[in-house]
Amino acid sequence: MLTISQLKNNTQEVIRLLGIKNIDTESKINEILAADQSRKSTQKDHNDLQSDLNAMAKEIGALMRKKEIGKANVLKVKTTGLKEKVKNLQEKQVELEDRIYHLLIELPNIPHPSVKPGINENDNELIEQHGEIFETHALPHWEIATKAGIIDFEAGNKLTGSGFPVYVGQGAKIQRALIHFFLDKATDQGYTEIEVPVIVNEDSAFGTGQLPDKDGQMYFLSQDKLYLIPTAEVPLTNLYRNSIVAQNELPIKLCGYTPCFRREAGSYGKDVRGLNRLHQFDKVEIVQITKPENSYQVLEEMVSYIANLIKELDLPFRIMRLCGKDLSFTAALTFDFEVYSAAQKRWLEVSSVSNFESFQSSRLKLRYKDDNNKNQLLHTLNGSALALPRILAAILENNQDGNRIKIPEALVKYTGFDQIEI
RNA sequence: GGAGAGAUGGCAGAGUGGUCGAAUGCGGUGGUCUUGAAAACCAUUGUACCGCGAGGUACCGGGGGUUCGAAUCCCUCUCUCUCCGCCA
Repeated sequence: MLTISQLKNNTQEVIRLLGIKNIDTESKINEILAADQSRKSTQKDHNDLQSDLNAMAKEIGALMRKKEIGKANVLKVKTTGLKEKVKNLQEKQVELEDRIYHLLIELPNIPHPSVKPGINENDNELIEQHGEIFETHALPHWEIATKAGIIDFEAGNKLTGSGFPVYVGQGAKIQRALIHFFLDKATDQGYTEIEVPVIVNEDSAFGTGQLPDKDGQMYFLSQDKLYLIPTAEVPLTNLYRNSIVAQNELPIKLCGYTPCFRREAGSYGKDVRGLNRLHQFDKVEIVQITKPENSYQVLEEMVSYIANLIKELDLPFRIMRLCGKDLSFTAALTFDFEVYSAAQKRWLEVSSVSNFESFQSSRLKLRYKDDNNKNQLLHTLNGSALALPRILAAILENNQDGNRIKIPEALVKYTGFDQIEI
């Protein structure tokens, strides 16, 4: 969440930048600042009175020890009225803090200055494009995969419902190969591989900003009040919830493979055909925690890391900078990676890399000690590296060659085969 | 699922109504000593908010209560551990 000092120091600029996300926050921010003023004065009154009360309690204690019960009793009577006042002030203070907090967590992150306004995803800005896009009579991946017998969509329907495919034989192996390949690459790049729970508690879901914003998008286990993770970002980043890390531990670089679970309520049509949009899918995620002054350089690094990953798989792709409207609640700047899917003739998002600046760390209370030994919020970043289903879809659609599908060379040592016969 | 025990500072671990933001040990930081290091010794070492500052307030798992005063007593919730049962 944003901090009061962010709002106070730059009120007009913050309002303007949030406008780029296409929301008007002026009245809300003014309300927060006014409530904070009143909180401060309430707190001062409250603290002063409490201080008086504490002093009297001490005095009573001293009198009791000297057995001057009479004097003590006189003082006791005097505290009664004060106690009432303190209680009222305390209640008022808590009420104000509560109100400020609830207003604050409803504000999305401030977009980076490079973010353009835009109305929808068509306004996302093309940054780079790689690889060749060619005309082809390739079959869409759901047809070719079914024909080759490597994905059984029907079986998934039977077991669970739509959006839960079953991978068979070479299909299952290619999944495992991709996970292995992505983890090896990330490890080579200095990310520490972590295996985490795929079910998290409410605090964790709140820490990275999924709650309260995306409540309905997560699977919820009501018996235990736990959430299935929509991305490894949640457990990986929450490892550092409520901590103060030493400077020499920075930057923190983590990666992890997890299945991801998303309800995808409201999705329909061609968007959800085949592997395009699933309720359960596999993903390797990379996470970095950095000092504020380094985070944008780190974002660049992560972008080029992911670009190289897709290049190694020989897939045509492009990098988009999200416009304000398309930017998530929590992100300050996001680059999406989209691979071209030859048969569907469309771009499929396979990765999203974001800098959250201090938006997550303020919720997470994730800090470090700066050179002056003061605690400062860190910056958090993460990116998919990569999400499997659409990568597989693109491989199946782009690499069709007669009655076989060619496995990208970099993957062969992981799959153990270099083609899938149809 | 049944029975019991517990939750205190980075860690370990005292503390059962006032002098406790909290002993002690370990760890961390700074220093003395040393050619350097170790050891030893000395000092320092939690977080958040309010205040220009002096300083103040809160926090001993969370919430509520009793009391002039709560880490300490009461209620409640959560979590952890041990034993039994079940089990990859």
